[in-house]
Amino acid sequence: MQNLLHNLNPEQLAAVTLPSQSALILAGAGSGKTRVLTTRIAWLIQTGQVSPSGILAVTFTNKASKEMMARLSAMLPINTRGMWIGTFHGLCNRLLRAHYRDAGLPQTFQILDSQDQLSMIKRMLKTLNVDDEKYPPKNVMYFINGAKDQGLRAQAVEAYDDYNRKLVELYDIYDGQCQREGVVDFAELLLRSYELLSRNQPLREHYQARFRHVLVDEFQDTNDLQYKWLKLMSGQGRENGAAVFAVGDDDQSIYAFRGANVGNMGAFEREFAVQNLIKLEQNYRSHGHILDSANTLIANNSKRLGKNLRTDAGHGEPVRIYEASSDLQEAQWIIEESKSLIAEGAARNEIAVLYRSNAQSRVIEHALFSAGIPYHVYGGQRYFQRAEVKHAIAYLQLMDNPHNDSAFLRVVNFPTRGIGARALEQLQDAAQQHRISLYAAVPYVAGKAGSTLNGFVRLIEGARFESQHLPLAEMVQVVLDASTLLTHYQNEKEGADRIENLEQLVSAATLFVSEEGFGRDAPAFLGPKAQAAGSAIVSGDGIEIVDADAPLATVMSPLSAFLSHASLEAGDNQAQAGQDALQLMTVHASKGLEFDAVFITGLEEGLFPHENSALAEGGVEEERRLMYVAITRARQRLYMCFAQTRMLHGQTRYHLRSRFFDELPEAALKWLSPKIAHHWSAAQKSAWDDVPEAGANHNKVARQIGHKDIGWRIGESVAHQKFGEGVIVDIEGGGGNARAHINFGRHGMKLLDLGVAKLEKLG
DNA sequence: CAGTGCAATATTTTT
DNA sequence: TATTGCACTG
Repeated sequence: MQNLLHNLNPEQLAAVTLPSQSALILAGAGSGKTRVLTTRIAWLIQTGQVSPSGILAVTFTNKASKEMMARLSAMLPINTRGMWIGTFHGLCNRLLRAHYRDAGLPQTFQILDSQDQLSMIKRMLKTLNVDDEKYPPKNVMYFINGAKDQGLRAQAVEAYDDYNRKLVELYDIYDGQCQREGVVDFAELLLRSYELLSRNQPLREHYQARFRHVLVDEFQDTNDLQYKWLKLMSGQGRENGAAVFAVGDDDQSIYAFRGANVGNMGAFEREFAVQNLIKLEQNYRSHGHILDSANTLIANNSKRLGKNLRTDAGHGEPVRIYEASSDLQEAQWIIEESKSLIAEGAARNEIAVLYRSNAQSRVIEHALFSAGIPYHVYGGQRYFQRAEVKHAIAYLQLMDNPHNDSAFLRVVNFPTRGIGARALEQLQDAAQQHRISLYAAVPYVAGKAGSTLNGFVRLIEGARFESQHLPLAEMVQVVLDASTLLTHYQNEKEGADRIENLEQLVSAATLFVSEEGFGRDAPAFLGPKAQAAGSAIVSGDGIEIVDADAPLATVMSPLSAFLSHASLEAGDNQAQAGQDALQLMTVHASKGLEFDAVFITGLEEGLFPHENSALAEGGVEEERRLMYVAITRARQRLYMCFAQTRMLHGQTRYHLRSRFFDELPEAALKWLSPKIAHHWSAAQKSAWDDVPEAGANHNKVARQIGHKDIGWRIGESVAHQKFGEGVIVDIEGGGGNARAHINFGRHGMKLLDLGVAKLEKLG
């Protein structure tokens, strides 16, 4: 135990050893948040305050829950079994599998990923003859997920106009269709288990009595439903409710766009009567100038719980800022700087290049490629999302639950087996008419179409029969063969990679079986019969309790478990550790990571902060938090850059430099290129002098795009009485009639007569 | 039923 | 600029 608490700073120690009451830990970037969380669990167990089965620890990502698990098993001699550690969705899946009956689901219910969900909505809109111009499938999906994320069923959604009433109706129909197919989307996992526990008193009381300590990571990212779920699980408001230990950072809340509600932190403080609010403000990551920049920037946000990071490290290097003439030149500069960092001995994978949106990576990638610098882009296609893997998974899904129409449609004619649009139309009509799944509707289709469809059914049944007693990996192999997927890709010229991916599915199954305890000595899957009692807890009359913490193998078949795994864990999208390559990613993707050197690129009005953020309530504040996250990724070196000209959607755009530059402390900065004139000070003039080549370059470019005869030039910064700062994007006409297209950022693009408009030169 | 071509479209994203 | 979905043709 001495060991456990060793090396914790006073705040961390206080947090770890808090009494069993609800607490809110405001954990700044780089303050040892994960360490506190895991040590808290270890300490609670080691001091005998709680048994492992009394712990519920929730995270958002699989990566975070795995890390927690790994750290815990390193800290504790006992095994981590019995503890509930996982993602919200993973835990809900487990709960619903164990209590599928009470939850009103088939035992083999399957999980739709967002792709499946969208295609299902498209299908639904088509069969209902809904105008998809007026109701774009994506919007319908956002509406449905938005409602579910607030814990609302269709009946509970208030609609004030016809448009929304229609959306509510579609939501209801969608839910009905999911129920018929035996599928649940991500939000449904949460909502269904929430409803299960709120309706079922014995179950609720069972879990409430069981979990004594509930710990939540990244609490600022919880949505309304997750918060309600936590309240229910912890028995909030009850006399002997669990102690909830919520760890989060309101300044790093960057997911409002997908329903996260930072307000949950304040609500938590009130509703859980938090008496212990602990701030972890000691930062172990970044040098002083970097931290000062982060602190000064975030102070511009109004709604904060309040927190200021400090460090014992010295000031370190200043934050270097570079103004490029174009996105190409920006990329070039990043390469030059990286080269000198590497020459100084920096590891390539300790250098990160961050951008606001994915589209920005292309130019940078191109430049890196030309320069021969290895790099890795985060966030590409993930394993289980690849088309060929999804196809194979669809066959497996049909074997486990043939009523999954999404899976059916994905592979009924892939590889092609002569089932075309006509046949499917007939089938869909039959299914619609009898209100059954496509699979079940096959016998209702007559003629040639009927017999080809029946051939497909026999294929699925055959594979199911052939593999029913085989271990999972062999089952996968049977599917690969029976589906003719392998032969299909063998005949395709670009098929080699796909075949490799398909073969990997067999090893993925093997690995899954051994890791998740479905191996040879796994407890027997209880099967439908043994679970006839549904949730056995309910009876409480001697029937053995089937709690959701029973080994996974007892509540679901290996196949069901593997399919859940494929949906819930889309697979790796991280760079391989140790790979010696520059790390390219969006700022969002960088959250939680840290690097010796970080480039924040494209710091321009309209890009970062993004133009769309101006519309959303609190949008700019979220962008500022995003910037805060970006800054706090850096340990020793931080670079920021922006470009005057940028190719965006095939058009050249002119942007002002980001307002965030005006929110940073001058003393921490070093401008490598001239700041726009009206902001110049003696300090920056000398900074300018440090880098004569950059300045020379700047002037050269200005001359190239110049329109010198009328005193104004394209790319020049100007100020207007009413519209504020802008950039001349184009000039038409000449002499006395010259008119200029000027981008005033927030005020949009204006066409002004240069002879009439009173413009002030800024550059 | 497959391949070709045109038009629309375009933050951030985990589960 | 790139992708992606849909309509049309062979």
